[in-house]
Amino acid sequence: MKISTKGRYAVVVMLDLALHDDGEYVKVRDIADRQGISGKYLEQIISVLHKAGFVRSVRGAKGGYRLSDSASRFTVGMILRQTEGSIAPVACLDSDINECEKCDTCETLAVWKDLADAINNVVDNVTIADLVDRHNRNLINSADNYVI
Amino acid sequence: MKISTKGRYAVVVMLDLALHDDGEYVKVRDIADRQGISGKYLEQIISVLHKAGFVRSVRGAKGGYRLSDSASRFTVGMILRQTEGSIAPVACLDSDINECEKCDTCETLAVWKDLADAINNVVDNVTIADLVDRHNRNLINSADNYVI
DNA sequence: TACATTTCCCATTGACTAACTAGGAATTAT
DNA sequence: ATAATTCCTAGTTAGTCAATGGGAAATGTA
Repeated sequence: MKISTKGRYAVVVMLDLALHDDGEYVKVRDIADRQGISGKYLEQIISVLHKAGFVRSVRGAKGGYRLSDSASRFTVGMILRQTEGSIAPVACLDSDINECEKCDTCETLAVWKDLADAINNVVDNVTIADLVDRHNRNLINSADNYVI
Repeated sequence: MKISTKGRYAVVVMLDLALHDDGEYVKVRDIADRQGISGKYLEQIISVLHKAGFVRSVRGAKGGYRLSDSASRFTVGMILRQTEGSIAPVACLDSDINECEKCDTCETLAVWKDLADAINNVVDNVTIADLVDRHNRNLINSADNYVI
């Protein structure tokens, strides 16, 4: 029942990009340094976010990444689903073309459905903008250097 | 974010034991046959439930397992926590002695906390007795042979 | 007592995946 | 031309999941 680093780092990346959205493009290297994460690993994760259309990029010198839209447009759920593949607690809930032949008579399935609903309800109702707001509120109390 | 078969089978085992609670001890072999799960694998899972005190056993011929208490005493959450080890979505939420030095400044942690609360709220509020009730209601509509 | 049946216990395996690491091609500002 | 950056693909390493297998200990029955 763990969220992988891939999913967590993806959220961190999106938040970092939102916090440093000042017209300049942010390079992977800087995010990696700030967050203490392997740059090469982050590259792969950002690549997923790029393919999903969540960030836009410029290559070459002075290049980097920016959010493709307002931070309020991106929910944690959207990000996790792209990077984790699926956030359903059991595979039976994943595909429409379901291969599990026991599903008709599966009496625990209802529990997993409730669980999936609860999970979705949380992650789909938190946006990156919410995380930015929380960050700014925290800044009032303690100065830090944007380390997430 | 998947619940392992270990956790899911454990719930199935507890439900099976509840449905077949007629004074006799239920043997692993029968549960395995009914549910179409490897008996040897179920042995290990039941062993965890046994050590947790959720089931009591009798060895030897005519032996087997029974629930150690009323089905209403066992929540899905209790069972998952024993078999999965932890159902927290991130490791940071697991131990009190937390090794993550970033936790103080971690601004995504609040999301994972909300997520954990939502998950706990679901699994801690469904008991095996609830699943038995649901099973019995379903029986009115369609006859089956207790296959979960 | 002998024996079949069952739980109990421990070790092993094969496939898979998570979390990186590595190398280099393509693109862009200076 | 050159340095900096994204982009792409492949490899690695350690660990985990889902079993399988063998056999000891306990228990009812012939």
